[in-house]
Amino acid sequence: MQTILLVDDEQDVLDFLTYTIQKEGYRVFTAKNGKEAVDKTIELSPKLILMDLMMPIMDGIEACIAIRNNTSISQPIISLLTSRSEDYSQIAGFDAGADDYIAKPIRPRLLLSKINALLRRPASGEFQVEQDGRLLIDRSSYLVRLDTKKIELPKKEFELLELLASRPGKVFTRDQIMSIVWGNEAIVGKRTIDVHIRKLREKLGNDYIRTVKGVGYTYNAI
Amino acid sequence: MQTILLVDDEQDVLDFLTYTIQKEGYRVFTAKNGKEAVDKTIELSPKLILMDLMMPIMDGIEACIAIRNNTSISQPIISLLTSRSEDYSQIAGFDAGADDYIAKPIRPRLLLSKINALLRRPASGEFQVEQDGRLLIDRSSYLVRLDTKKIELPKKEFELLELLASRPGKVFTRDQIMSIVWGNEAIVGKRTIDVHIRKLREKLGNDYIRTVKGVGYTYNAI
DNA sequence: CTATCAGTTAACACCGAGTTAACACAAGAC
DNA sequence: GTCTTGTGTTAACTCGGTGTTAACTGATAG
Repeated sequence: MQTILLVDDEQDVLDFLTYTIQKEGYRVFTAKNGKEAVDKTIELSPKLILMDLMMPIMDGIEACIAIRNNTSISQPIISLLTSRSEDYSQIAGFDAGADDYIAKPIRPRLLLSKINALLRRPASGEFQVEQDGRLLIDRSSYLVRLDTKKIELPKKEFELLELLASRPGKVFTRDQIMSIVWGNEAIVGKRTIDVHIRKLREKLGNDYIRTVKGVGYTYNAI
Repeated sequence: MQTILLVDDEQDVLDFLTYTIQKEGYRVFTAKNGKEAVDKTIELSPKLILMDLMMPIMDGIEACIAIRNNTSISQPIISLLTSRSEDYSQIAGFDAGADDYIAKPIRPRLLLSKINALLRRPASGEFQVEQDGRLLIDRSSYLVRLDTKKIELPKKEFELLELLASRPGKVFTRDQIMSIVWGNEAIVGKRTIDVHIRKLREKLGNDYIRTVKGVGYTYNAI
């Protein structure tokens, strides 16, 4: 059973979220401001923190920084709750070391799925990295390192590489690639995937992506 | 009549999909969360599971893992449904052993064609590797290894070998081979199968595929 | 002996993938 | 604001391999 810490200054919100999340089978604790949040984090070592941005005494950003700077704490996943308008502060949130943000008002189902997704990914504020052989993929910064050379990839190219590299050796069909990277709605020409593959090969070298004719593409762990 | 298990926590979605898929002539069962999905999979042995990613109690990924880890279940084909908008938890899906991934929203007709395509293939395999003697067939990477030598086969040749090797010793008639590998619609000449068999024998050696005159071909486990 | 079924070979049509250039469009710079 | 840059996509063309056919050869059973 995983521990989640909820932080918000409104009791109503806390009650509602506690009810929703407990029903899913998590252990829930609460705090009413940033200061309390830091204390309870030290005390309880939660796996995940859902924290409002605007709070008295110490706001979400400050608490986030405080937690990230305290190396003796086992680092939780931190997700900030923001109201839709204040998108400006989201950026500050990531700078402070937050992993994710969730816009309020929150729909329970969406919240739960986000929580499940967040808890599935490896803890700590650091990003998920995929490495094999000489290629290193950094999801959080859209960066790829080949040996020691940094490569910046545009979004689509990155997503394509990310997909292929997620299961080295597995062949993804064009259909699968299309629905995952582009989605079903998007209607794009048949050559679009090829062109993106080509750009990747241009930047990475030809050895990484193998074509399986009539089937699809696969990432080659060298 | 093939059995399909639908898993989603929204009744609306279940109703709609059930209607759509039943009309096409499949037997449809439903479940409302991952836990139920696992139970019903054990109970009903569906050929295919279409499962939402985000669900209360047990989400699609967990259910997928649970099903794959239970070796006593006859392994179904698993396809995950999720809205493409955000998170790349889709990748976790492939790691969990899902065979395919279908992005929502999806048009009924497209869904049906995907279902038909999935059901045409022999049941799952992500991890399923066929080995006997010195020959190893890897469905997920479309690769065949003979001893340690990698052999890349074109699509049709691979599918033909895959079919024969799926039931070593069983004799497949020409008609069966034709309808499974080529599909019922395709009308091809009588020598086509022979030629493909020949190419396989050329690449693998003559010992693996045995001709049963007047009947068909069989794969010889040496 | 002959009809039938399978093996073999070469030739070939076509489709799928590679490649390149050009374009629309958005984001960012100034 | 305008200009620049870069991304994502399309279009047109090339290329090669795959899948198929045809025609011939070989094997086997009745």
